[in-house]
Amino acid sequence: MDLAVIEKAANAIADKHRLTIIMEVVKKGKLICGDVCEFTCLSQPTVSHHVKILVDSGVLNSSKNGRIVELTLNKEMMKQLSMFFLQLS
Amino acid sequence: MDLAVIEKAANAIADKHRLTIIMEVVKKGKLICGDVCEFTCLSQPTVSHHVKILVDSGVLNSSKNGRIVELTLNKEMMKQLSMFFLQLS
DNA sequence: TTAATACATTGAAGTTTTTGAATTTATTTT
DNA sequence: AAAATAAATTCAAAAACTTCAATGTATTAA
Repeated sequence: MDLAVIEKAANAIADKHRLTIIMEVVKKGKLICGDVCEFTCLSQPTVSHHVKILVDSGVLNSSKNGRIVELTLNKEMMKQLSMFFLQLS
Repeated sequence: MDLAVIEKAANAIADKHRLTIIMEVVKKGKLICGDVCEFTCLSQPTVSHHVKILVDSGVLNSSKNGRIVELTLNKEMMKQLSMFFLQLS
């Protein structure tokens, strides 16, 4: 269990807006970047910034279809996080 | 599952030094505040600041014996975190 | 009761993060 | 090819975080 991975994932999760994005991805199954602007009331560059952090940390997966970026949850990372905290409990 | 709790705990964990403190508590079972200065190479006020974040977030428990503060892991919080990520995976 | 010890608080400097306007890049539509 | 669309990048301002010296508080030891 790499602590740097945990730290980076925790950092990605440790933000109100990013947690909102995560939960919306969970709720909808997948999400288009542009939709995030609406339900977060954040500008497009700000959303792009937060999405980058979420994807770089491995919390979300992204795939580009033409000019549209689709976001999904990285369940493998969720499993890793769950296991990490389970070991500590 | 309160998202504010998750956010605060994630924030506490999302720091190199604080993660080091957590892992040392896990390793030793319990830890005295003063010891943290040594293995983190941080000043006493800085350690006090980080410990406060860890305790306020519910990641660590603290109990005062005289003038010594003892830190232990809040396993209940670890369980909550584990469950949260398990639900998402 | 004076000195020493363990930790908390204050305040200030430096660093990082968040934010969005303006712009750029890439792709699709007309 | 020109216009429109989706997202990334750049840049600068504001907010938040980290850090520690100095100081304060509470407790124990001498």
